[in-house]
Amino acid sequence: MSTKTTIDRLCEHVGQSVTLQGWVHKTRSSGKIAFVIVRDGTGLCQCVIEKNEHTEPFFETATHLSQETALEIAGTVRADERAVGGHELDTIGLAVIHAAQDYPITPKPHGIDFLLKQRHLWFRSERQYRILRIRHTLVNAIRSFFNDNGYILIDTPIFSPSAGEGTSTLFAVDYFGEPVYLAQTGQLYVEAACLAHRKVYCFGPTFRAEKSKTRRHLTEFWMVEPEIAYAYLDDVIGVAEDFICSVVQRVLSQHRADLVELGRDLAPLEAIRKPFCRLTYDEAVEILHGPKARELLEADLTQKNARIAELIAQIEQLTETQRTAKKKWQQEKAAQDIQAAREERAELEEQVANIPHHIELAANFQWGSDLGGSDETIISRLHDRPVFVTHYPKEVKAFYMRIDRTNPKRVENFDMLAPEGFGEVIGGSAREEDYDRLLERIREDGLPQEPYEWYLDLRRYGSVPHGGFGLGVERTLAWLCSLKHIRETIPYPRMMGKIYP
RNA sequence: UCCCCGAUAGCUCAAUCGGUAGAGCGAGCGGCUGUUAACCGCUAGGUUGUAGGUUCGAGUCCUACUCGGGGAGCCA
Repeated sequence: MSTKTTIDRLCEHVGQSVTLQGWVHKTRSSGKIAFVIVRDGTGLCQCVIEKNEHTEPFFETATHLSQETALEIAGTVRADERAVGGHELDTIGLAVIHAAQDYPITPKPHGIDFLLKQRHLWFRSERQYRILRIRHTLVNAIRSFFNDNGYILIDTPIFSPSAGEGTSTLFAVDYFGEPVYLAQTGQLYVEAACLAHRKVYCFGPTFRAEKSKTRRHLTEFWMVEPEIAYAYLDDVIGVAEDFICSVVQRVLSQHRADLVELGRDLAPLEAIRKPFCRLTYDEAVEILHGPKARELLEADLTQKNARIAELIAQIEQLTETQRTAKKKWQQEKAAQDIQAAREERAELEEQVANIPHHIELAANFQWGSDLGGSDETIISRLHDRPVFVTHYPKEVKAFYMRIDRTNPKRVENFDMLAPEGFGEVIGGSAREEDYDRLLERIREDGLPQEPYEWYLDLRRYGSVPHGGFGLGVERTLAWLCSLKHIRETIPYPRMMGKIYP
């Protein structure tokens, strides 16, 4: 029996015979030679089986291995540039552990609805494998940043007796006959803890019952929320800045190849460094009303329309090619190209249809309302680094945010917009530390005082300026990997109307 | 909750003016000495989302519903 090893360690065994335990990822055969690409959870390895080196039945078995069949395969390790990963196995023998039949996810494209129903199998696909490994690194980087900088982990409850910021967006649960809610933030709890430990953070799932069906929303997602005592708005923003730089560096240093394989342009990530851009809400509104926002979207419109025209011409030409091509494979190639062009065109047309609406939303933006998704996209695309937007009108923000003492219509909050149009990934603020002001805000929002007595206690006993923020893990990962949709960033996405598997 | 788009083979998609539902992938069989979504030939595979309507005739037109995608609002 040869040494058992894993694909990531093949370089240590060149010239030796080893055994891999894995699954059949793909196969190809050509009469006298067969290639079995084996996946073992650490990488991919091409196993070569030459007919004249084996018995007829063995070769027969090897050429009929079906996708995702579990197997042990033994062979001699050889370095070869033609193989994925740089090493291949000159196969000596193999044992089928479980023969898989009719694996649903084929090497051809699939629709998102189908893939989400196959999420439990989709993990095995190369792209999903990479994304979830980057997620692992991101989560680790987040934990390391706080652990290495003196923050204490405080786990906050998932059952909440009261609504954090209003009841409309929460999931109600029956708790021994009492209605309680799934937590939409751990913030209030972590505020209490920062007065004990100075610097704390919580990291867990949060739940929002918003009926949003967009590429940026999940009903269950992971959020990390640091909270710091004796901190003002600028201190908290500074932490957010260091934090983002730290996790971006970590992901970049450990996953260059993965990011490139995912089609991520590394340059914008490499450009992430302090200081980030800072805008007040008023300045952001000015940008939206100004010529730059309009010019950006109009340029977008022209560019996209030009591309659509290009695609239409291309489709026509391809249709002609398809009709006149003599070889069958040429016709099929043309058919595939047509399909790809049609898809791109459909997506662009949808975007183009939305642009006038986005122009209008920006131009008619009312001072006092919250920035919309398209507005955030505009602001973030007009800057090449993350942007902090600060000092929103208090009416659109939560009761616990600190009133700006120099301008009481504003609160000392900030949102961080990721670059390249990815939009909000962080929301944070200084917290109102003054008892009377806080109570007034609770009353203004029409909230009952009784459930917040414990929270008010924090302002009765040794209240200090403090603040923190929340970062959405999935949105951050979508930005880092440059993914169109957030649903690929979490193992089991929970969305409106989707809860399988 | 509102607006736009869609639903055809296990999967991804075609089907011109309303006129006999077709490809590729996957599956099965055969061929090919190094393939990278390999390639080539053959075989099997269909209640066109559901319920009505218009018509000599509906995948195609109309109405309602169901499910999905994108966007708005809301948000991380």
